[in-house]
Amino acid sequence: MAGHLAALGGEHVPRPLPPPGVGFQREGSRGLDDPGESDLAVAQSRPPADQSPLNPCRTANLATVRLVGRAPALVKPIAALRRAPGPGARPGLETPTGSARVPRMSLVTRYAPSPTGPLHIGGARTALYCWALARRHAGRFLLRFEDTDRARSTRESELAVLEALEWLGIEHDEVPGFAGIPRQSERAARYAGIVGELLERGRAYRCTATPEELEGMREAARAEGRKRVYDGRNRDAGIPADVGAPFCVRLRVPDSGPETRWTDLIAGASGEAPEDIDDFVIARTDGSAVYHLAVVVDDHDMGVTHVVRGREHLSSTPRQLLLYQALGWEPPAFAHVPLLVGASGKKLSKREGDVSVQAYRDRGFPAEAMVNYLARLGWSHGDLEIFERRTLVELFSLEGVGRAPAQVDEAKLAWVSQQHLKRMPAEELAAAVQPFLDAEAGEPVAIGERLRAGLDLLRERSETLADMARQARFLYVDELEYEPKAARKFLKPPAAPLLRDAGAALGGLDSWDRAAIEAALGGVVDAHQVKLGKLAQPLRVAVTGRGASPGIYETLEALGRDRTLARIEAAAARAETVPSD
RNA sequence: GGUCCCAUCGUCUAGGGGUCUAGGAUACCAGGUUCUCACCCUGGAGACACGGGUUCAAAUCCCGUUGGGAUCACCA
Repeated sequence: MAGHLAALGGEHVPRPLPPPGVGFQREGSRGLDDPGESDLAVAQSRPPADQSPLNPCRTANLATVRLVGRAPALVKPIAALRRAPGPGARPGLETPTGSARVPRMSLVTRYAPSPTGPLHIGGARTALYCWALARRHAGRFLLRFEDTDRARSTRESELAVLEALEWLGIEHDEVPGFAGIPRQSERAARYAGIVGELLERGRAYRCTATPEELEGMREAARAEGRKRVYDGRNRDAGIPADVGAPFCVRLRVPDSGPETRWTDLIAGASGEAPEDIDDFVIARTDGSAVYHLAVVVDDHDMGVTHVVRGREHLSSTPRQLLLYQALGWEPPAFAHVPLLVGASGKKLSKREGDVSVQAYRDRGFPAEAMVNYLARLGWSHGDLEIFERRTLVELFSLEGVGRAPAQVDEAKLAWVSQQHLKRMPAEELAAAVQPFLDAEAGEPVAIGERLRAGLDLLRERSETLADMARQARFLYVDELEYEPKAARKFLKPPAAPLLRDAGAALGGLDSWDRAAIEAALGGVVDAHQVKLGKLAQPLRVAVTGRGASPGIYETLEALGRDRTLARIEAAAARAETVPSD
C-alpha cells in the first residue's frame, strides 16, 4: 500500500526488481508435486499420482524450473495453437527452442485503466492476466493511468484502483525512467513532439476540414457505400502550421500493406485491410494528442512487449499498428482478452449490480478466492479449479485463455470462496475475518484462542467471511438472541430437565475438552434413555441461539465452560416458563 | 448499416479429424454419512446453435444461416 500510494504522489519509490527467475519456481526449490502445507493446487477428481499431461501437479514443474517453455512433448505445435494460418507466425512465448521473438527475460506487460471509477472485476481480470504473464516469465508488470478524459478522471478513482489491485495482491513494478505511475495527462509535451516528428517526416499532415465538411463527407461516404469517410482533401495540400485556420493533424494511412494485420496471442489471426482505414486524427485542433497516439507512445516509452487488454480494443489495434509503422517502432505482441458479461449476457455494467472489486471485498469474498475465480473465468489448465496465486503464476499461459466471452456466476464464486476459507492458514483467516467480526459486533472483537477454534469449525459452513462472522456471533456476544423458530421448537418444558442435567454433568467436569464433554453428555443421554438428538438440539439452541451449528461437542468446547453453563441455565429457565403447546 | 469477432451441459470449461454413446467443475435432483447445518461420499439429469459441404471418418476443417458481441469520434 505504502508503495502504491507514494508512487501515486509522483515520487520515485525504488522497488528493486527481482533478478531474473527469482520469485517463483527455481532450480532446486520445492516442486509442485510436493504437497506443501500452503499449496492449494488441487486437480479435482484426479488421483494425485496421475501423470497425464492434464495434471499440472507433476508436468508443469518441468516447464517452470528453468523458466523455459513447456517440455517439448507437452507443447502443441505453434501453428496449431490458434488456427493462425498465413504469415506472421504466432510470437511464441513458449517455444522450447528459445527462438521466441521477444526475449523472455525482458517481457513487460502493463495495465492501463482510465481512473473514472472503481475497478470492476473485468478490469481486475485483465490486470490479473497481465500480472500473471509477467510474473510467469520473470518479466515486469507496469501500471499507467489513462486520464486524458479530464472530466471523468479523478484522483479518488486512481486511489480506488490502486487499492483494489493491492487487495488482490496484484503488485506492479516500477516504470524505468518514470517517477511513480505514468499519467497520460502529464505527457502532453512528449506526444506533441511525436506529432511534430510525424509531420516533419511527411507521415502526417495538417487538415483544416471543419466539422461541417466532415459531416458532408460522412453522408457522401454512406451514400456511395465507401469505406473511408475522409476524402483526403488536405492530404497533399501541404498546409503549413501558420495557415491561420484551426487544424488538426491526420496520419497518412497507406492504401495497402501488411502492417494492419497481426497474430493476436489470444484471438489468433486478426486485422483489417488498410484501405478500410481512414486517415485518422492524431492531434486535435487544440494540439492535444488523441488516445491512439498516446497509447502507442506510452507503451513504447515504457518498453511494453506484450499488450494484454480487453477485447474492445481489438478493432482499434490496426490503427495503432499503423502508428508503430509510421514511427518506425517495433510493435509489441498483442493479446485481447474476451469480455466479461453479466448474468444478462451483456457487457458488464452497473445494471448487473455493483461489480466493483471493492463490492466483492465488502461482501466477504477473500482476495485469494477472487483471484482464483477471476483467473479461472476464461482461463483454464486441465481440471485445475482451486489454486492460489503462486500456482497461477507457475501455470499461467495465454494459450489457456479462451476466445469466447465469459459470464460471472456467483454460485461458483461462492463455492470457490468456501474452498479457500476451508484451507486458509489460521493467521490469514483471522486477519481476513477481523473487519467482518467488528462490523457484526459493532465494536472491536479480540480473536483469542477460543474464538479462533470456533472460526475453524465454521470454515466449511461459510461461503464468505461475512457469513462466517455472522455464524460466529454466539462466540463473542454477551447477550445471546434466540432464533424464534428454533427456540419455539426446542426450548420447551420437556427439554428443561435434560438441560439441567447436562448443565450439572458439564459443571462437574475437571477438564474442558471435547472428549470429556462427549462423555458427560453421553451419561445424560443414557440416564434419560433418549437419543442424542433429543439433548443436542435444545443444547444447541441454548448455547448458540440457533438451530444449526457445528457439532455440539466442539461447539461447547469452543464456547468455554463459563458461558456454556450460564447459557444452559438461562435456557433451562426459559424452557420451564414457556407454556407447553 | 460497414468492418471485425464469438458459439460444447443453466454457468465456467476440456476437446485441435478416429481414443467422444463428448470429460471435469459448479448449480440442480436422489441416496449415503449424521446431534442440527454444512463438509464429504455415491448416483442421476444436463451440451457440440442450425443447414450444407470436404472426408472412409467432423464437436473438431470449409461455406452459409441464426443468435450474440465489439468497434466504427478532433471519447478513452
